[in-house]
Amino acid sequence: MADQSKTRMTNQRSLILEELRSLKSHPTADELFIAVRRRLPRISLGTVYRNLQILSKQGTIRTLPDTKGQMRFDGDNARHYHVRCIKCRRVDDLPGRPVVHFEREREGKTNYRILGFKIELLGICPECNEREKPERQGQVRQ
Amino acid sequence: MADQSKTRMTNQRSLILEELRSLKSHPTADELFIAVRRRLPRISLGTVYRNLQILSKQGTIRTLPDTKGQMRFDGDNARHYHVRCIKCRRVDDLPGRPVVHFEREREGKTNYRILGFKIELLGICPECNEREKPERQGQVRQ
DNA sequence: CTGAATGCAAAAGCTTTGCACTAGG
DNA sequence: CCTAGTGCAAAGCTTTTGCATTCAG
Repeated sequence: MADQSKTRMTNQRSLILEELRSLKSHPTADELFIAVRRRLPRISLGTVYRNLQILSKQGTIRTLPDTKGQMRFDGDNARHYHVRCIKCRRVDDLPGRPVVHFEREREGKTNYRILGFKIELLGICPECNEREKPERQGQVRQ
Repeated sequence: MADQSKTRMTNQRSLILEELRSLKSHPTADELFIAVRRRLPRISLGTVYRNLQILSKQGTIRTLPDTKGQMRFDGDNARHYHVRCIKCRRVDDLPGRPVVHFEREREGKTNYRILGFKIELLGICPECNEREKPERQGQVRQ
């Protein structure tokens, strides 16, 4: 990992990284673009995409798929878990680490070569929860 | 759930559903379109998308985000878990159910209203594994 | 200096949508 | 019948890419 070979730390790249790390919502490329543009008005969306791709290939940042197809980005490449809002789709970090006991024998039943797992909580963020108090409280599945 | 009001079971819809249920790879809309077109050559991609949306709104099928933004669909709406191939991105069902012990107190540390969780294994499917035997065996994170 | 990175704009996916026509119930 | 659903094509989003120019190392 960390393939820094022939990579240049441009002003754009460092601002993108800085902004991504400061945002806690795991922004989409466009949200990040808007944020960075406040400080560097001439930056282009293409540059944001190119940098996000490079940084993620390097292992400096992480990507996570949005529920609706769009990509989201995470400036923290340390192992941690997420809570996802099923209403506004924002993603937050889960403080601490959930203890997961996997039934290891399960893996044997798959003919995949298992490399790891992914887990995240689903819920409604404080803002959305406030916005719609009287709602049915169904369990989310999957 | 199951909002069948004013919904018609057209030939297209039932073929889409049938094909989706028979495919084990959790296909994208386009893969499904190609499959259904073999039986109904005049069907359009738009119809596939519209039906997938309706069926998923009804709760008849499920959607899952692809690692690269695209959507995938699952004809089985019973609770079950998935293994995802990090190479070809196909998704398979995990036989049985993994036992997950969540550290419940964790949820208290989030200000989200927690409704559930999502877990899936990551790995390399038999086909891809065969295709590239001599590779580094890194642990996948997140 | 040199080529990696940028801005711009055009193009390429994937998905949605408007419209006139078809067909399910 | 009546209107949900269809095929087709156009439009909408998100993301990628070609190209001349800029700038980091």
